[in-house]
Amino acid sequence: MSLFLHNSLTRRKEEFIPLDPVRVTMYACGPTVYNPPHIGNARAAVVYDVLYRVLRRHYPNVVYARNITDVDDKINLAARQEGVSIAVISARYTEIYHRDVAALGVLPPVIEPRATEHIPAMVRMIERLLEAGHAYVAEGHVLFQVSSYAAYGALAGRSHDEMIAGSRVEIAPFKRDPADFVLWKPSVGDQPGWESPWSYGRPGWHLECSAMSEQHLGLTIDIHGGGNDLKFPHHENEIAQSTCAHGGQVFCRYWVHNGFVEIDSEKMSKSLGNVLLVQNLLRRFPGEALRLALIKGRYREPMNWSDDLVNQAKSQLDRLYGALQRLGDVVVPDQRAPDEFLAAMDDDLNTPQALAGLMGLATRANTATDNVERAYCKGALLACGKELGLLQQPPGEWFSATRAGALDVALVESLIAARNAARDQKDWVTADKVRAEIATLGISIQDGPSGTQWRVE
RNA sequence: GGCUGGGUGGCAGAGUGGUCAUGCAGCGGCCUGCAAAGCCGCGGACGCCGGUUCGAUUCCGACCCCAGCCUCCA
Repeated sequence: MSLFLHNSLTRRKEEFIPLDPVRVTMYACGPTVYNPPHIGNARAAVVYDVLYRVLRRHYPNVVYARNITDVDDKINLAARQEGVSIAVISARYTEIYHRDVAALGVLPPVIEPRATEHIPAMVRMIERLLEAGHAYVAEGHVLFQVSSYAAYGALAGRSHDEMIAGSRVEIAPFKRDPADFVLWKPSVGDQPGWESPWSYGRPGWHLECSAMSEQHLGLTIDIHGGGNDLKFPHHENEIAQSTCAHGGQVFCRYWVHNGFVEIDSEKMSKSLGNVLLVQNLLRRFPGEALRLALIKGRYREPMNWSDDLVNQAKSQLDRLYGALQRLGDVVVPDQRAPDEFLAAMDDDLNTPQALAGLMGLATRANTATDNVERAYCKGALLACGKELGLLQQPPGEWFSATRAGALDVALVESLIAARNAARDQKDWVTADKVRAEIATLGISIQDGPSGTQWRVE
């Protein structure tokens, strides 16, 4: 079974054939660490996490790099406002990012390069671009000369003139062409900076990713991912820089872009005041429900975020974990997910279709009577869940997890015991009274052949 | 204005030239002391207008609408 991915560069779905099947390389644009991640940042992290999991199924060695941008003017601003160094700001928000994204079941990448640790590599790359005539120095800046790279605009699908026509870029006087972009810029005052042949300064944003991916993944990488908004100018500029610094060698073979999370059909942004931080959502919903909500649709489409969406995801997980709970008594060895499920995942990460298969397995499990069938269903559910980054906790933990945190499990269980004692006496009045009391704790219960199960509502 | 990508039932969201997506919600039944969960079943959809076709939600064209990018941005 082959993997197919939609390549933004060709705007077509293509079979994925890695350059080197024993070392598959993927780079995804990570966070700029100046504030806590919002659900849109989380979507990107989850999407490339799912892709990483799929790749690992196909290939033994997947080198997945997700960077931390820790030198940036927004970080500088935050540092100045608090009167601390940029290292303090970036360390704080890197930690929060790791924590939030882990709560959504995102695996750590193989490599997590930080921009500040790659300044020499960036300087060397700029030197190569200057030598090759693709860049020029002006007033302490180094700029990439867009006119020196004929294929510029291929990813964005626009010509040089079209870019200038619609441009709202402030045209700096030292630019030879309005489309030229900064590789290095001088730092003044308390701005962080590094010595370079051109000025005491700092790298341009686009350059960071080019240099880090080159250093860790090589000249040509298989897959580069990022949010749809990064297509232009960020990724377009990366292509220009890397290709020109590599003497024309292809920079990236498959470009993957995820759609945006929207609120009320509008982009999330600070100016609209509708930014949903992951840490705030985690206070109200389980991380796993957030993850499922993020992969209920296809990764390329924009998604409209709402409480209802997450609640639907949570109900769906209740159903899946309910099925697993009923299979608690069967033991299964590790097994493969069903072919149908894998085929959907391999079809450009068709998670909705894969999820349909997963739900079908739950129904099959709930109707299964013999233990061979039940064991198959359990193994298949867990295998599918693993590929999606779901269903990896014991069902009991899922059902007893509380958003607020504190839950007196002993109290719940003593009440259930009291109710069952009353039921044994056929004292329905007392039994119902106890059940009402349990309900006030936010707990619902289900009587079954194997006893009484309970869950947090 | 230019460039991407979309418009599917109450909601979310796949897919297909003619037969079931799937989940959530709703309705009916089974089960249950009663519930809940589970099971069985039901209803309802393909933006608008043309065209191709025996037949189009699916292919083609026009139109309308939505989102993103063109500026920092996942």
